Amino acid sequence: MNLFSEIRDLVLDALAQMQDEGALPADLSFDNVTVEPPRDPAHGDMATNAAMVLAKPAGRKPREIAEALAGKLGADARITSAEVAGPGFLNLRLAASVWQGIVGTILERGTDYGRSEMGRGKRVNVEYVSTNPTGPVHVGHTRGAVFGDTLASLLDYAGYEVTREYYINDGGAQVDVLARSVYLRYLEAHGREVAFEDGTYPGDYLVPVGQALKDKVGDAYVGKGEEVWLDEVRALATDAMMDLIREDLSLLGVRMDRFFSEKSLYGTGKIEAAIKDLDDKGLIYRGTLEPPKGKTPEDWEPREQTLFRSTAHGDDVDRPIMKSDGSWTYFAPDIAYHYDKISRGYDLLIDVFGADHGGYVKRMKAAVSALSDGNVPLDIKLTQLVKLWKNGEPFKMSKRAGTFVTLRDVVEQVGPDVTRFVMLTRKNDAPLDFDFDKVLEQSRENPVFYVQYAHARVMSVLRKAGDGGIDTGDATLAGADLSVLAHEAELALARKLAEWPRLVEIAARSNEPHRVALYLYELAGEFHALWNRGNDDPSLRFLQDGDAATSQAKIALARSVAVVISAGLDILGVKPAQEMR
RNA sequence: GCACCUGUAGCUCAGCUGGAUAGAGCGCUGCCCUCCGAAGGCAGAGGCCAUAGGUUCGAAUCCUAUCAGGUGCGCCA
Repeated sequence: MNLFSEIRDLVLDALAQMQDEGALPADLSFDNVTVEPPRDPAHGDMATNAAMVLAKPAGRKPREIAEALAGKLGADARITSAEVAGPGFLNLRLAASVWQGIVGTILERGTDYGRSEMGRGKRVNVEYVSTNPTGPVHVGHTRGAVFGDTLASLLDYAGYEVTREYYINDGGAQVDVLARSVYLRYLEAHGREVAFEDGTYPGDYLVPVGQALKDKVGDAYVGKGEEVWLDEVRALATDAMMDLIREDLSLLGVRMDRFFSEKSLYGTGKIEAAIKDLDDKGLIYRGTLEPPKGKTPEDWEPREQTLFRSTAHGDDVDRPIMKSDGSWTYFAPDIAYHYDKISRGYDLLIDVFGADHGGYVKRMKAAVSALSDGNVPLDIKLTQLVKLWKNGEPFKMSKRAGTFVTLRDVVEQVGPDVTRFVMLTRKNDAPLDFDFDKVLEQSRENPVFYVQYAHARVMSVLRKAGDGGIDTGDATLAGADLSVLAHEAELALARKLAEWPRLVEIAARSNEPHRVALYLYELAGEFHALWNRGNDDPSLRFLQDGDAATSQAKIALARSVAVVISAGLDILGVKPAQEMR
């Protein structure tokens, strides 16, 4: 359904014909031949670089090849002109009926119009959020949550079979700290004075957990050492925190397919099995690391450790997997976790980390490369910081000052739709400004509003048409005589709609969901532009008084814009607006 | 010191994984609503794509070096 790949196939057929006729060598590779929209619309609807790419290997001049190719393509009914331009571009113009046909296709296929077969038969695992289960989801994790969730939806739309996964870090020291914090709240529930020291978590959200513990065990643990209660309190506390986190995520519309517990890797032989796999490959050894140059820690002492030879798979230094007391470092269960993911048969793994974990990327890729013998690619996407603004100034967060901003705080103020969309208006690895005032503003400056407004306008047109007795069912609209959509402004909008399936594939290939948000903004821009033309030129309005047939064709165009916006917003996890208030 | 990310208009950022004369929003300048689709619209000015080399038909995009900012760097996850 991707018009661009259809035309590319047409170009490749023509090239193959030229091979048969001896005009091109038989052993030519066409991999680099592209068909894409030219930056300048004056150059036509599509341009192919075929002649330039093939000139050298074919030993012919680019313009010669282009001329011959133009002759062949001109025979196709869809192509109205094929002109050689510049250094050897072949600029193609497509018949208006092709663009009008796009509208019909959209109305027939609905929001599936942009679905791709690109990922057919491929399974991908997207791991995201994965915050420590020690408290509510912090605003800093919101971007990763939205990014990961949207990426998963995008890949699904592109035909992949997607698993959304959350890795619960419930195996390390921080859940012990959590347990001790809950214990303090438990003592408090029994009327004791407590002090939150040693880095314990003072947040109010643990008060009910302490109370719950009291309700469950009474005063059984009061005055007892932690060897008595730690295990139980830890389990109770992490369960409570995961409930809290799930709740927070659901506020944003984020739902996981699977939660994977780090703890489940301990005492089950899973870590040992993963390390053994590396050991069998000769990648585990005892050794001593060099201190980092230029920044030797004060207390540096050479120490012999069990190391993973990650340098054999692209890392800069080998990494320790075991502490000197014989327990695992945090890296070991991470290796085992990814070993587990690989063994579940995924064709592609994606991890979404915060940018502060950037130093972790190479070793994780090295581990996956080693464990899968280079067969399972791991793509790690880092999400940069979000800077919050309020009343025109940076909004400082501080636990001490009590301005600890959570995901919930943000969502309750601006809503899930705005939160999600805004988080995706920037590339994942670029910092993002989140301005509480601007994201709610109703102006062109605010992309959320701008896109929603476009959709609402279409809905408004449909309502008005319905009031006027015009049938606006998609099936009826698809059957309208679309050839009346002949004005350049209308065709421009149809061309933009034709880009949608291609955009989906590009975004999915590069794992960049923000492209969807940007595309929707552009599409909305084209739509509003056409709408505005209707101010000066009544013949461009969607509703034509007394002419139901023409109205239906124009409504069909508007409706197909709404369909594509809906499809795009659905990927972003945003509900389209029916009307603006 | 090393690694990764970033550097594009006055500001905030896109730039379709190498294409033609590098785009958008805001801001700036000038026009456009007694009424019909102005929670705006049209037009214009504004760029050595951090710098210097290299690869090639062709580079903001790829490679190398340099500069600037951010992040990270052995028993914290």
